[in-house]
Amino acid sequence: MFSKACEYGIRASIYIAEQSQLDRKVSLVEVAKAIESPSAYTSKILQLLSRNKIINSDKGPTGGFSIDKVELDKLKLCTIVQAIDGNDIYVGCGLGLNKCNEKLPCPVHNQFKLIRDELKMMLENTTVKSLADDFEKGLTFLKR
Amino acid sequence: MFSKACEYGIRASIYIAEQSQLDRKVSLVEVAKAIESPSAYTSKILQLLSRNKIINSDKGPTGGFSIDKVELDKLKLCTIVQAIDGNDIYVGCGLGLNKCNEKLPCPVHNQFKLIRDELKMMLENTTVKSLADDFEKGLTFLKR
DNA sequence: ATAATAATGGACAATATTATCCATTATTAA
DNA sequence: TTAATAATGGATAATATTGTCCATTATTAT
Repeated sequence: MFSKACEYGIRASIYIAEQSQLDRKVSLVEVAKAIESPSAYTSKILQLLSRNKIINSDKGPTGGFSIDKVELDKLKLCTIVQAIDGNDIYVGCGLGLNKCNEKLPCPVHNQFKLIRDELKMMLENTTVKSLADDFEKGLTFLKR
Repeated sequence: MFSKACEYGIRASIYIAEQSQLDRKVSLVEVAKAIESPSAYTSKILQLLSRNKIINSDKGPTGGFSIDKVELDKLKLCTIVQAIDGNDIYVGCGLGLNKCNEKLPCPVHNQFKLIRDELKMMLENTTVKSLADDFEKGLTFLKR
C-alpha cells in the first residue's frame, strides 16, 4: 500500500504528535526507538517531513522534533502520505496504465475507483491528533 | 497497490482470457505487444502463472498461452494476485507492523481494515471472464 | 570561548524489483 | 529427420528502495 518510508513517516509523526501534546520535543534516536525503525533512514524521512513543514526540527541541546499543538488538529494523514509517496495512490491506475480514466478505463477502473476513493476519504478525514490520542491512551501500538 | 509484476500478470491474464474465448492461443510476443509490457519480464510472470496452473502454456508451433474456457468463469482476480504478490495485501498491516491485529492494533488498524476488506471482496468477486468480456467489447483497455 | 547535543547533508552500501540476454527443451509441420 | 516455432530456465544487468556512515552545522549550557 505505502512505501516503507511512508510507514515510518506516519508512525514517527504519531509518536512526535503524542509527545508534542505533552510538551516534549523528541530526538531522532528516541523516535527510532519508539517506532523500532532504522534511525539513519528515519532521519531522512523526518528531514523530508521537516522540509514540508509537517514537523518542526530544532538543532542543539533541548532540540528535537515536534509538531505545533495548534496545527495538530488540522494535520491529516493524507498530508504525510502526499509528502512521502506523492499522489500515486489517488491518481494512479490499478493496473499501471498511464492514460487510464473514465473515458479510457482499464479493465478494473471502476472497481478500483470505489476503493481508492474510500482510501482517499479515509486519509483526508483521519487526523494525526486522533491517532496520537489513541496511542497516548495505550489503545494502539507503534512497534512490532 | 500491486507490484508491477502483478499489474502485468493481471493485464496478461485478461488478454489471454479474451483470446481463449475466441479459441486462440497467444504467444509471449503477442501478449507483450497487446499489453505493452517488456516481453522477457512478462515471460517470467507467465511462467509463474503457468506453474500455478492459472494459465496453460504449450510449446512448439501452434503453442502459446491459454486459459481453459471452462475454468474462466471460476478464475478470480484474487487468485492471480495471490500467485504473484502473495497475501500481504490482505494480512499485512498498513503501517508495516508484524504483530498488528485486533488485540494489538496499529493506530490505523480499523481504518485500514475497512478498506482492505473491501479490496479483498472486490478481488474475490471479480472474475477474469467479466473483465475479458468488457475488453472484448472495446469497453476497456490494456495498454497506455 | 568551549564542550556537548542534535539535526543535516552527502556519499555510499545492501537489498529488492524490474528488465534483458541467451542457450536449452519441447513440439509441430514439412 | 530436419527445420521452424515457442516456452523455459539460468545468468546477468539496470534501477529503485531501503539502509548506513560520517563530517558538518546550528544551538545550548557551562
